Amino acid sequence: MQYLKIMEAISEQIDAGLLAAGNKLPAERKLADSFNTTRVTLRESLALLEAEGKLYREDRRGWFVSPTPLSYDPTYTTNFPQMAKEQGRLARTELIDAKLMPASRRAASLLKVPPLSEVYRVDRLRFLDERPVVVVTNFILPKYFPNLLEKSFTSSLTTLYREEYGVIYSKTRYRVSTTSLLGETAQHLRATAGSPAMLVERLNYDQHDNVIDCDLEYWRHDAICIESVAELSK
Amino acid sequence: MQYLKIMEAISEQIDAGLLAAGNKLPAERKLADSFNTTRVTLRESLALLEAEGKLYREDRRGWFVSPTPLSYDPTYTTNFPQMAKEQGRLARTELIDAKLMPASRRAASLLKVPPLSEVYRVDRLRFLDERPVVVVTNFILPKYFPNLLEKSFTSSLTTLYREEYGVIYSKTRYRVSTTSLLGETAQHLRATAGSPAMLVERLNYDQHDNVIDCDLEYWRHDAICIESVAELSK
DNA sequence: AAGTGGTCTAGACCACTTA
DNA sequence: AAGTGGTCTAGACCACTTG
Repeated sequence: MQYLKIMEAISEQIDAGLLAAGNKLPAERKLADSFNTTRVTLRESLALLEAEGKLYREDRRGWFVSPTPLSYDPTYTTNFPQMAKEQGRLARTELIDAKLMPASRRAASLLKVPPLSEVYRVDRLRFLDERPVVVVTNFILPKYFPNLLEKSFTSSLTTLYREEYGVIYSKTRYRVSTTSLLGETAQHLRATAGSPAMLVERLNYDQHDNVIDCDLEYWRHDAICIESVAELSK
Repeated sequence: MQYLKIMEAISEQIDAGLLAAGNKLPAERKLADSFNTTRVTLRESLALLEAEGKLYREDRRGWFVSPTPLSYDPTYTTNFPQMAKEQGRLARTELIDAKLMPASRRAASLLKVPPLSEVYRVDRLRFLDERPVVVVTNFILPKYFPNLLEKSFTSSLTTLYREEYGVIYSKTRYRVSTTSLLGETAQHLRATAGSPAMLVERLNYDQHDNVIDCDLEYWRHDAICIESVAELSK
């Protein structure tokens, strides 16, 4: 089990600080040579470290050492940049697309509206210290947010909801699972198709307990850990 | 990108119900033949489906179609068998080991006790419909649970805490991240070293807000999704 | 232009599971 | 005993990134 030994060797170098967060690893061919093995086997080790969240890959660019993950509390409403700031990180959001369109099957079922109902769909890409880490897609019920597309998306959606429509997030139902990145989502995150990822789905309620929107968040899985405190019911 | 096409082909067969949950896939060599490719490429497709949680692997036994994941709410105290039952699944727990020992570094830091303090360590393996899905390790502060090892571990720990010591779980701090299975943990789960996994770490408090124990749960990542509702603070 | 990562081939041997 | 999965080798070509 050569690939386990190689994995441990690289792992130790990371833990020892010889390979710092954000650093690029040497070329695969060079690494393979220095471990006296082939690229195939080396890549097995690297994939393992990717699964563990110690390394990440940028498509065609190489392998990098993962920074400390962002601690993400789904029960917090604080917007993304603020959450990052509290943890000493720099965050930035880019608008990919915002439009009115028929709800996808998944979105319709979450929002409990008939399939193909019109909803707003807002796609955004979020960066942590200039690394793209999550693609967020919101499906928003137009009923509560007339003329949403005319608004500016420079501030957070939470802020927009509150200041323009008096809607306040008050409850969220979330779901976390693991998946893999495909197609455009992968491209936005500079990931190779099939990279492991974390999917956070949220269904959000306003202060009157109405469902107002839902969102799908595809995270580079090494970039976050979900962390929260819960009072136990019963 | 042959491996993506193969992945989609298999994926469709699963969605169409041609490959039912729990079914074993044909041998890798046969699959490779039928897709006119090599085992290496085929295995790339299979690994992708594993990352997505549609397939899982049992070490040296082959590839299987994943059943529906268990919905796991960390804010619930209900014990594991009951949680499973509510979702129409059959659960079972096996005791691997229970002993008094010096706290590991990770456990000591979570429990906020000096390194190498004596704590109880209880390792258990949990099955869902006779498939091993999670290895749970509890680190328990002896202070609140004198003579714990003399008790029977046939019922749940929650029940034991309540009935024998009057200790009631009232708050939990949890953390979810992705990782990979190694060593004994992998073996218990019948997994190949390096299989993707989900790690749930919990720090538990009693009714007086004392930390009483912590636990590390290594899940077959296709076997659960974390699902919860949260009232938003502020 | 050179080098790199992404993808793929066509084998091989071994230890283990299964019939 | 046969077949299977786990692991590994030694190449190859292409498209893309980088200097």
